[in-house]
Amino acid sequence: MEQYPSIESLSLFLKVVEAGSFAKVSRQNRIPKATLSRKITYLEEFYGSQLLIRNTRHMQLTEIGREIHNKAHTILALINETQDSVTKTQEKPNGLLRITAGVEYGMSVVTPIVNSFLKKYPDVNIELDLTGRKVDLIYENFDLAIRVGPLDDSTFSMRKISSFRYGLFVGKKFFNENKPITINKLSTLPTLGFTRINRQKSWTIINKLEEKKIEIAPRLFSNNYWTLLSAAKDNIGIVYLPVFLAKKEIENGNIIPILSDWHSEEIPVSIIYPSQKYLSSKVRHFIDFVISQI
Amino acid sequence: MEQYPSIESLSLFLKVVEAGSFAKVSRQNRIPKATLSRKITYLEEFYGSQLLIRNTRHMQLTEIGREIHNKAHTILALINETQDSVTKTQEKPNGLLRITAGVEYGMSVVTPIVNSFLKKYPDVNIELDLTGRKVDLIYENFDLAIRVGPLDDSTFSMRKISSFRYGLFVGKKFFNENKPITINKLSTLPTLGFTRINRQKSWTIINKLEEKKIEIAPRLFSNNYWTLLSAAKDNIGIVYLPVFLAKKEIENGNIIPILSDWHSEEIPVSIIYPSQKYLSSKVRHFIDFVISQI
DNA sequence: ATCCTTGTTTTTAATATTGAAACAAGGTTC
DNA sequence: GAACCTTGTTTCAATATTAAAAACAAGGAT
Repeated sequence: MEQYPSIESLSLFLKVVEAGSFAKVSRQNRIPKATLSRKITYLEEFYGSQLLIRNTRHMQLTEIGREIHNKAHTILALINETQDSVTKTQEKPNGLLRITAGVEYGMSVVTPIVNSFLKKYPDVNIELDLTGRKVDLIYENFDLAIRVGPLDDSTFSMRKISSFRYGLFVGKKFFNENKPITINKLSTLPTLGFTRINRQKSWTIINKLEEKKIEIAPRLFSNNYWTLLSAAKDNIGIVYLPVFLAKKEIENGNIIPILSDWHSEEIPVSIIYPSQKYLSSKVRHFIDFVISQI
Repeated sequence: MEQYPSIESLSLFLKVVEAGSFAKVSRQNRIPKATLSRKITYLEEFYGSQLLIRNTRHMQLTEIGREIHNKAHTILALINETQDSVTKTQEKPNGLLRITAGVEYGMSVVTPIVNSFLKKYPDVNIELDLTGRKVDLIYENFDLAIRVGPLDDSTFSMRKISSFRYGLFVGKKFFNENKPITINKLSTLPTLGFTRINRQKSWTIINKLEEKKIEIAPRLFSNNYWTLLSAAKDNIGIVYLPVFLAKKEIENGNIIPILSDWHSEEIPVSIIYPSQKYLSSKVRHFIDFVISQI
């Protein structure tokens, strides 16, 4: 026994009921009446119940038939909606895509993706706005935002695209002069601190088993991570920052990760975009592109 | 190219997305992973667009995939609803079915149907209330009402089951003594008049082409159609009443239809029942039974 | 009684679907 | 970094489903 009725048979049932005749539907849609008859019979067998009381001259819905007719209507409408939105999406993306993101994540991660996207879709242009402040998507007319950290408002559609952690890093010389660096030794070594609103007084780090709060008294405070990274590179102290920021310098060998078992919580990265019934092709393609790249 | 996606493939897509893995769904549902893979691929081909970015280890929905996942969820829920309501209906009808109807239609038409229904469904008992007054279905706890004439309120589900007309009738002797009876001669002959709220002063009758208002001065007024029918049978005058009331007497030969081109407007007959998500089996079967009998 | 139109059933050929097994590809382990 | 494990895809032969044409049946109308 089949588990589901076929949508085709539901659609034909709808047509027959609306036309009030098999022959009429047969003629109008170039479907052999034999096929129609069989399909409706299958549907009745599937439901184990007559849907249409019919003879050569008249037809009447049964109560069940009536309900299924109603439901079929809604189901078909939904099916068509999916098709519509797919069609809409398949339009070639074009136009200006306005994106906003945080400075750090934007520079390190978004920029290279944007470049690839521009190459892949020659008809889309991008305006990328990297800023620390919180942006009003609608008011400032952005198509989408890439945001780091947990999200609050929910009048928008949002989609997690990635996540990252903070890690501990030092310069090459620092690494050699202080090794081995252990978790207990950490608070005795010089550090570099970030200033968001207040100055960082401690780092909360975790490993697989436990959480530790490390008190710090930084040699340098800055509200700019690259400044801190630069200081670390110059062997001034230990820095604690998002891994993606240090990636390039690690590859160069200028910066060395330490205590790599220890890190921050996972920090989610999401794309946010105004929710609309039909999302524009450029936005959709950008989201898919980001997901496929990450 | 197929016109619709199969519901089965939508369902499998749902399962795969929710499980986050083909293999998991394959194991849990005893579906060969080959089948799963093919079905999802078909779905993607159907929509002409990738739904699931996947490799051996990870999977991610595309934006389209995400939308289709949402819609598929709703569609499947609807499909299940149809199945539920069919199942519910297929329960063997039983219990007390309370019906109210007008006196004339009730006695002439409903009664024989009720009898057949009782024979067909031995586990259903019926309470039939025939009354001229307008009944409050909910308050008086009726399962359904059979009403004649156009309907006003719409807090109920209603369904047209039939229609009838008024016709002109006379007794045998009257027929022979006055023939031929023509439309123009009509107002000169003795008549019988119905009293609903006011006394009938005229009959409005139509044929295929025109409408005529016949002024009448009845020999007898009554608010009971059987009284009038009886008087007609006794050759006192012409009566104008619903055809179904005269049916038996016509078959006996006691009453003869005259001017059969002329009749009233079509008067609809409907079943009315409180709208519920799941209509009880006894009500459903009764409605279907009435429809099949009429 | 005959004819016309409608819905159903049968038949046969074409088409689609199925699961097993071989295959390919990421990731992990030692 | 080589061997292994798990996962998703493809291939292939057997099986099942589907479709249209034609014969059939049945209700109304002439």
